[in-house]
Amino acid sequence: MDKKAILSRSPLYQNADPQLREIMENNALITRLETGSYYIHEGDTVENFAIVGEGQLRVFKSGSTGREITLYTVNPGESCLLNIASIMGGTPSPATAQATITVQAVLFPAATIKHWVAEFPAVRDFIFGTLATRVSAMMALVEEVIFRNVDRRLAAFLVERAEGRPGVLPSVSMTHEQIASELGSAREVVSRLLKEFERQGAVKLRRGRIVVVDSDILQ
Amino acid sequence: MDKKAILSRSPLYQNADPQLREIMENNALITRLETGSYYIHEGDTVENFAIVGEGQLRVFKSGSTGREITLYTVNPGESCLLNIASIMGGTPSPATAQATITVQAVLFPAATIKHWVAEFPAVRDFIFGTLATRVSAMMALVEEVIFRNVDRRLAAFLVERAEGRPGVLPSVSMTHEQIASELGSAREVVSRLLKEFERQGAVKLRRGRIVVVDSDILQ
DNA sequence: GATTTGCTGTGATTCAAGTCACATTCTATG
DNA sequence: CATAGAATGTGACTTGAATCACAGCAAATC
Repeated sequence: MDKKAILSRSPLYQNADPQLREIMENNALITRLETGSYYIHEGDTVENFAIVGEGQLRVFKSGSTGREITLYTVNPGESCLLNIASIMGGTPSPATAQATITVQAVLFPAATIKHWVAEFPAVRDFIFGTLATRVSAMMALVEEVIFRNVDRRLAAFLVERAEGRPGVLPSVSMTHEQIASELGSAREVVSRLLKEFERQGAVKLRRGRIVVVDSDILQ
Repeated sequence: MDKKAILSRSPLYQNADPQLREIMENNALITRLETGSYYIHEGDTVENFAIVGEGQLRVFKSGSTGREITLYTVNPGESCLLNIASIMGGTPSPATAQATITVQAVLFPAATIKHWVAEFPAVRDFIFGTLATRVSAMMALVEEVIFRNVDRRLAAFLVERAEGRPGVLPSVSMTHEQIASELGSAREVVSRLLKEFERQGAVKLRRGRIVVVDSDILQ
């Protein structure tokens, strides 16, 4: 993928006027992150703003015992603003970002983006919107974690993440381990609950994949 | 307190140039919220931007069983941007805000603020900064809730919230019930842990107040 | 096809914390 | 001072989940 192809996936670029588009093209640094490699570690202050064109970034926190919880994921067309938060708040990055699928992205230096925020309404609106959405999502996550049991969170997760083509049952292609990291729980817990869901006829378990048979049972 | 007194407490106003200051003064709607009354309910779309001059707002989520968890508090000089998040994201308010101490504040209509964000760099920077800080704080909260036990969270809470004049031991003036709501736990749990802290000599318990004797023990 | 590596299934155990149910203080207010 | 209403103290019980410890299985690799 070249710069333009990556940029084209972002609503920011899509809504930009020709002038801004050109400027973005001229300032974009293309980059590639292999699966498993890190974009930023918690505590770092990497000063880039990334727009993901392909692949997936997972933003998460790690606990002392090695357990992890995913805060959110960044998909094609979206952008990762960990560093924006970090720059504006004058604090180090509050979390870690890692590629779960090899990522192709463009980067803009923090200073550049900061400048654009002042100059271009489109950039401003975009970053505002993204920040605001994240704030809401984080609040919802806190609520989930405090008030909902793991089984409900797991069920909701499966319904939300299941993907399938027409005619094929939707499924989630992840290992139990990965799902546990997503929810901030332990693998054994997830395995047991999934088995229980299977007994109830809600899902079918395959290696590295959970097929959602009846999303109503999952509620 | 009059408009100007309230505005003067906010960094936004402090950093504003004379022109912006005047505009802010002209557009501010003064308001008062008695202790216990609500500024906004979860799900509402009240379209105001508030700057608190006096008192305190508590922003929280409620669970089905009546338990609550405080997401953050808004103190004098700070502003409540629940609605900003709500407006930019096109979603209803993700949480409830209630006055814990009678609040004096100024309000600006959402449309006005939105307009200012485009026009005045100072407004932009301020809201950006606040949003960014909140995102980080919410992430930290998720981490706490997932990975730390209630006893550690309680200890950290006491250290952070204890206030005292020189020569007097710092203390937190809240009931166990209120603290439980703050942490998203249950009153009995908090009472028991506090008693345990007292046995260890870290705190002294008074009615409606916890005196921090040794913050080192609390770590 | 044999082997190694990574996933998954499950029992047993432990533990933090939520819940229920009262008893026991305080202390503000009449 | 009396007392009602809040706030606090605690025992008993229950439960969701984390942890430990393996055993069985699938699939990729040699």
